[in-house]
Amino acid sequence: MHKSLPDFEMPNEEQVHLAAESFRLLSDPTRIKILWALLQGESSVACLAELADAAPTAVSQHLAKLRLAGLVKGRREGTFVYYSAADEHVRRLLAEGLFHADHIDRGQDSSAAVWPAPAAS
Amino acid sequence: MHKSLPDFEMPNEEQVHLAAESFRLLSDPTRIKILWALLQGESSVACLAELADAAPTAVSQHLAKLRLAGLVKGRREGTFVYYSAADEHVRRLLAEGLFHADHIDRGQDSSAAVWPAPAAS
DNA sequence: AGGTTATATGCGTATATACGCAGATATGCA
DNA sequence: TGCATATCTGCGTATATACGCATATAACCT
Repeated sequence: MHKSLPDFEMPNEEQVHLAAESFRLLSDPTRIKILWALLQGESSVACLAELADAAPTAVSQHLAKLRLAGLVKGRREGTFVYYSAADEHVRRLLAEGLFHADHIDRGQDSSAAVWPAPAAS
Repeated sequence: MHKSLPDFEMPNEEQVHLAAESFRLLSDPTRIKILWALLQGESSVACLAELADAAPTAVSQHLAKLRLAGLVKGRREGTFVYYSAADEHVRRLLAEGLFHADHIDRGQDSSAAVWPAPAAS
């Protein structure tokens, strides 16, 4: 046994799973558009569907998941339900992700840079 | 047609998809642990497997995906490959997500707060 | 009551993913 | 060469997800 386990602490299992769940909810294009729109202010399902270019039914299901995860909250007014982002964490996470998308560096062939060119034996 | 389309701009389709892809890669507990470990410094596959409590094979596959997405890079040294996080964006995204996990507010029954108690007709 | 709009939910299907296992590929050493 | 270690890749399977459709529910109006 030669492994020297480092001294830094890994995050809790629960913490990891919660983070994974949040990231998973942010991993769908339609939900990203919905959340982005919600960060500009509250909006109804139909309006969000229009903005995200998706069917109202699909948007409703996405909102249900986001609601269960605590990322958005809804306020009923008549037949309409106006949704809004739950907190600032959502804004930062989403902004960070979209900003990151503008700066991704897949350059220098990161997929194969590790290994030497395969010998054309 | 009564909808008044807002004046703010939605992000590009490509931007949204890239962000979704990044978030998707962060949505797995094993990958989160791997990346967290990598943020502390470069490490080999076997060591990462130990830290993430996963099989080396699985860790290798995860690293391949992270590499293709440009989130990590690898440096070969003998039979070992030492991986490290690609940039600071990864660190911020991950830290934001894990920090968010500690502050999630599913309180006030967010799953049903919108609707009045179902009428016990 | 009936009808309309807005939203929510249940179900089936096609696709995506994680994991385990086997085998392939690199590197080092005798 | 042969062997061991470290890592990678292909395949099968079980599970998860997004979407479309139909239907249910809620609120408003006549």
